[in-house]
Amino acid sequence: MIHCEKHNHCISTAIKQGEEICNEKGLKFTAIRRKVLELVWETHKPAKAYDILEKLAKEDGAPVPPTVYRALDFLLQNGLVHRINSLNAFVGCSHPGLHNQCFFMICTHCEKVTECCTTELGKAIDITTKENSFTRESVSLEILGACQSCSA
Amino acid sequence: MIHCEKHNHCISTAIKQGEEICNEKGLKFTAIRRKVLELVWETHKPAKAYDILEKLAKEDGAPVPPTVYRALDFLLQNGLVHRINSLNAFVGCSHPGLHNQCFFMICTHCEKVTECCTTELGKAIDITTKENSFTRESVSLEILGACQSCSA
DNA sequence: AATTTAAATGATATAATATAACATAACTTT
DNA sequence: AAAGTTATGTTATATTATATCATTTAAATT
Repeated sequence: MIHCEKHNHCISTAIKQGEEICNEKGLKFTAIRRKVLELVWETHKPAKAYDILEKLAKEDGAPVPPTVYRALDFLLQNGLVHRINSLNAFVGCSHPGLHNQCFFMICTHCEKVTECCTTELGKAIDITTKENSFTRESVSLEILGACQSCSA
Repeated sequence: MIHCEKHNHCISTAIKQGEEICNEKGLKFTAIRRKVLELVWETHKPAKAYDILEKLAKEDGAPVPPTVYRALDFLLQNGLVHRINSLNAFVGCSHPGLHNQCFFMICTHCEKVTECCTTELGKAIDITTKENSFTRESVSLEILGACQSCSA
């Protein structure tokens, strides 16, 4: 399962949120940034930077890596996409602006990534860091396995 | 804080554990594998593959990347080291063979990595995956922040 | 012990991922 | 319009990792 039922809706929502967030913060949602966000959202699979680059090339002349990485950095910075460290890839954020502790379940069969943000898990992480007198700055939690469709 | 009080003890313990685990499993703890494990354990900082390669070069002629990556893969496979995905780096496992759900607190100031394996956190992860009908295969949890020494 | 097999290493090349550095353009503020 | 800032263009290169095939070493089998 790579696409959800009405995937166009996912994309248009993501773009709308991009616009809103940039407006709020007085940032520029430039054509490149918009296009890269669209490409990241093309599926619910993590998108590789160089795959985005290729897709971009089919439309926009001859883009180069920094173009894509800059756009991705901007989107990361502003919570519009997440980086999946275990895959060196990027996924759209399902609810940008709402929180900063997001966790990921990554299906190793269909590659779909599901974002989750259970407070329980967040609390457990807080407790553990406190017990170790560790000051948390950011968290990367990636659970690899089989999603419901793929384990059935 | 990069070294613990008696760091030679850490190293020798790690090597001893390497020997034991290989013996148990009928695997070969070859000279290269031993050396790479020693180099990973040189500090409690995550070690980069190419840094290991350089150190290896100072002792062993002219090693090449596959040599290091093969040894690291072997050590990963057998639970002797962990890969820190957010840093593309490797740390020794503090208690190999004892469990498979390890979490990491990574100090962004001194780079020390602390392994933790609180059952609470493991349980919270299990609950979350169950709620999502997700079958867990592996977990990567990396908490970035400041350790006690560095946040004081 | 010699033969066969499997595992590990050597060696070369290249793939995949990411950033540095400097030039130019576009947009903002004054 | 001038100055300053932000974004993009452009070239080069750094960093991380693997594919492939040859050779060696060790283990198992005869």
